Amino acid sequence: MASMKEVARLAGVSVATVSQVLRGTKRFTPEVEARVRAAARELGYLPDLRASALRTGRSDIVGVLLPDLSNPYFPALLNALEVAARAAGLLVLVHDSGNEVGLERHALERLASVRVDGLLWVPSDASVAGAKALPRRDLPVVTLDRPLPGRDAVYSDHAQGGRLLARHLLALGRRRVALLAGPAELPSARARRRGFLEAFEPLAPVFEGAAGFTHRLPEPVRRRLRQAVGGFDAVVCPNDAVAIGVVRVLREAGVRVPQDVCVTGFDDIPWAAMMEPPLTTVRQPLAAIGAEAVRLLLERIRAPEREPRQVMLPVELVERASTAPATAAPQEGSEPSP
Amino acid sequence: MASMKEVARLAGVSVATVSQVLRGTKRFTPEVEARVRAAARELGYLPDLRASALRTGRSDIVGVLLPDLSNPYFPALLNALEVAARAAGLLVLVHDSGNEVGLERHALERLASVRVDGLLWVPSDASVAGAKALPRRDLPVVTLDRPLPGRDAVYSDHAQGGRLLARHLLALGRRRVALLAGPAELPSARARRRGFLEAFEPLAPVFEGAAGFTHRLPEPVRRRLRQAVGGFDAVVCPNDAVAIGVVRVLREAGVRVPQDVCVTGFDDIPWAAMMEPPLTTVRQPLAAIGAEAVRLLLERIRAPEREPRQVMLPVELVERASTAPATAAPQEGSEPSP
DNA sequence: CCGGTGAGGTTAATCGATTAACCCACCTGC
DNA sequence: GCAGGTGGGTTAATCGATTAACCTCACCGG
Repeated sequence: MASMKEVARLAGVSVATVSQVLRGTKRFTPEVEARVRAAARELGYLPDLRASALRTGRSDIVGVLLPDLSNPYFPALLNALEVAARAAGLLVLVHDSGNEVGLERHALERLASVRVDGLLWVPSDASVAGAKALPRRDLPVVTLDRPLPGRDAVYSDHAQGGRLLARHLLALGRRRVALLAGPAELPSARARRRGFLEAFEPLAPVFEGAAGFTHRLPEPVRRRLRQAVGGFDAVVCPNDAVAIGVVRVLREAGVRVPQDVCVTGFDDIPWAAMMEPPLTTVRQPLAAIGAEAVRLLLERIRAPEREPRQVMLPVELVERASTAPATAAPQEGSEPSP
Repeated sequence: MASMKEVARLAGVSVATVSQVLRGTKRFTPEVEARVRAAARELGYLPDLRASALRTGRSDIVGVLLPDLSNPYFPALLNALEVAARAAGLLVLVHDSGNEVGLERHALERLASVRVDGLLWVPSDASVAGAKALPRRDLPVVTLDRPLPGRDAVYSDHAQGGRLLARHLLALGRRRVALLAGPAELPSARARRRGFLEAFEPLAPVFEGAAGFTHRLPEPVRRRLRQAVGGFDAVVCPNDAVAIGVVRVLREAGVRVPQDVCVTGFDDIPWAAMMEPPLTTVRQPLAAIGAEAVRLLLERIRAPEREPRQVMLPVELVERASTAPATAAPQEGSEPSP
């Protein structure tokens, strides 16, 4: 692959001249500029970004470190981040930590070693919980979704999302709610629950359960849902994936959604709109999150010492067919679906 | 961020020694080795991979260029690729081309400019069709899904998938099939169709339509499906996303799936198992695709001049509830779902 | 006592670009 | 006629690591 030296030789000038012409940092006679460009074109010259990064200290590459690409929320987030990064002229180095602190620490080192300009990071559950896999202090970092003390962070207003759901269900006349919570160590999951409880007052859930964040519900929760059939008229899930699992369990138990029981999710991943029935959920503003995260990261790169910021973005209730007004009397799950 | 020079100074040796100790390429007295390691640890030294890449010519970074991250198949593929790459000690630079030749060409240049060791590439529709956005000849490339002349390629046996579906439907007694095809310029889509037609002989579809590759069906196809209700007892879709759209249209038209009409997909994206009804589809062996692609890429990097290879991987029929045996008489779409 | 060998380090070139500093010729103004 | 610009290039240091080549002893055998 042709280097600047070869371009310089072909054009009959020094490498300095080539560099300066190509970057437009100095003016030359039209004749020389033309010769340089022609030579570059002829050799198919492409600057070696490793070399310029080495010299200038900027690579225009950012790392994105995610806990689990197989969880549908993260690809959606990744997409948003990639779009925002691309718009800012940045390349994206993705890494999946498998939600494991060990691997995560390793990934952080590796990314620091490539000298990415900065890092967009969704910390693993354990990291959030305190088992710190902290990146070097000198690596600009913006955390997503899960704020970390002393770092810039971008996240949605989870509590508000919880409140919106509570109000929505109340407005529909649903008062016997089963509330499933996500991983207890995640502030986002806790905020969703908190917001819900707050706006649901003075009522309280008929029961609560810990469901994690995937569609594979823990056995206790499945059992609980089946046993309590008829005892609740709505299930509030910590995210969309869980909602999918819940709808499935309810269906199997012969419960109609939304007539007998409403189900709500959180995130508005693409599935939500597409499932049967389409899911009422709270939309996280992914595009805005991506844009904001990149903006914050660039600012932090420019001013490493500035006070860290937390940016909270508004969420939005998306009403779909998985929720509907309560009918006259709460019915038993009587008519099994096909 | 500490450099080797500082480590050398702290340890009281030359940078050469530091390099050699840390890489273990030469032996020193235990005493010196200890001093070097201690110094490195104390300074939190991390080698600058840009610099070593510059010197050694290998960065252990591969590019992954995809047409559209918002299409659910690609995140799934990306995940597989990332896992395989990680297992081989490679970092992944993702880039979304938006399925646009212009952006794609730009991306290829950018990736070549960072001097990635190689590229895993799913060419855009247009690139496949001939509007070439070819990467430089000197950049090792493995194409995925969509073979390109003179390049290494990894893809699934799409034709076989088509055949499996045809046989499956025939075995179920479904003979009046509507066949939807994907983008005509994609060999994969064509192979699926071809395989189906071949194994469906001597029968033929009652009608065909061009549906693209997303769940948003073109209006003509929607209309056609609605008008022809009762005239077909199965719809074969070019991929899972389209199948989702089809199920929805059929439902709205009051058709029961699978009783009245079977629907099949292709890919086995995560949704397939989760939708209502769970989708019968053909599974692409993503993990194997990822592993094979990375293997091929590493080989090509090692031996740039070797004859290009095409690796075709076997697919697998996944039977789920969206297909079922034909009942006695083909019924009209009579019982609208809720 | 001398040449040879090997262990243990160092010197210096190199990868490819960037950029401050410098050099030279020519022009301008007084 | 000369100080002082200025336009148009070049020289050379530098970023951080790698590695071939070399240097210096100590030790060994004859």
